[in-house]
Amino acid sequence: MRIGALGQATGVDPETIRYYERIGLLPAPVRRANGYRAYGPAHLERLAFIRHCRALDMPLADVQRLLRLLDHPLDDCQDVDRLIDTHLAHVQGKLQSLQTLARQLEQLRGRCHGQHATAECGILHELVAAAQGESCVCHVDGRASDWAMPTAPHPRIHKIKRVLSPE
Amino acid sequence: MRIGALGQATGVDPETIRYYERIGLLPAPVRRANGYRAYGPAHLERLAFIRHCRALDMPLADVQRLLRLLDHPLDDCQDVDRLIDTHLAHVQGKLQSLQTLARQLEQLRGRCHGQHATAECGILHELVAAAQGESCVCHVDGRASDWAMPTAPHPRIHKIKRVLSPE
DNA sequence: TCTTGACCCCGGAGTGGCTACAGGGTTTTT
DNA sequence: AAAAACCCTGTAGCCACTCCGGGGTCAAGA
Ligand SMILES: [Zn+2]
Ligand SMILES: [Zn+2]
Ligand SMILES: [Zn+2]
Ligand SMILES: [Zn+2]
Repeated sequence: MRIGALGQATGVDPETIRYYERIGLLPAPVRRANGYRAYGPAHLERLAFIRHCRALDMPLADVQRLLRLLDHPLDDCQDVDRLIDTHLAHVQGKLQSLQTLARQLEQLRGRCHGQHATAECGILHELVAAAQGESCVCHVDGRASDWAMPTAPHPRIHKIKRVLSPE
Repeated sequence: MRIGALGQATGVDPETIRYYERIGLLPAPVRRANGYRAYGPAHLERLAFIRHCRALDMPLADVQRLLRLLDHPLDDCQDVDRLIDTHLAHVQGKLQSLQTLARQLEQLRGRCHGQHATAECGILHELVAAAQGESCVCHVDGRASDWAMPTAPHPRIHKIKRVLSPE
């Protein structure tokens, strides 16, 4: 099985497959004489697993941990449960804030119907007013609230070339 | 007003403020004799606007477009409306897929209670089975469906150094 | 006066999870 | 035989920041 066929079978772009190999998520397959990668059924299964986890929006580091746990069948599964719990909590948190967001945007959208000049547009007016007012969550000063900006940054880890450790 | 005070007033990190200036989102302020940036109330207002838009999860390119529209008060506001519509649709789409996701994860979580070896863990079993089966959305072949991976990539635009154009 | 600390400057590299491309080689189809 | 489709490596780009190194500036305290 060459990389294109594996990609077809799993719905994963070949470039992405090579990327997974580069970061150590998918084991490097044997090569044919011409240098082409040759995959077997084990790779297919593993890649399908990865894709399914990604479809559940798990970060690749979590997927890596699950794969490792799969490879050690005698370990306790507590780590699996915790990982899923954490991820689920994360998803639910995002869901909450997205719901708030959608409500705010719908309300904002209602501020303008039809055509005016931008100087009279209710949407722009509301945006400017809200940005100035105190009522908006984005203005509570300090870190006391549990509200976070939708696009939260990632904590930084340093000097990793191979993104995921090899074993 | 120096950069630190502006950051305090708006809740934006000074590094982020410099970043906004670098990409042309916030106009460069005058400098004092020592090279420090000196901001006025106009900057404060603009930055608060930016932050409020970001709190609504708008991409910076959209914020830039809104700022431009604010600066041209005689233009028609149709662009504003379309921009908000598009963004709202985007948010609602993400909300939908997150809801599906949360349901799937909750169901998955229910597969394991208490401790077993990973070889017997219902969660891992389900993940492997789902990845192999045909029932899962992540396996529909081709692009015919309206389902998309949660972390969808952005289309690519080329050779932009200054991320947002200057005017 | 000296030192400590809080600010400020700049440029460059790193984050995740890919995607795109350049510039070559190989295989398959027409 | 030529064209199309596939494969290889390596690098750079996307977003919206964040962090760091290596320096400069300016106040208050010992
Ligand atoms: Zn699946
Ligand atoms: Zn309007
Ligand atoms: Zn706000
Ligand atoms: Zn379990």
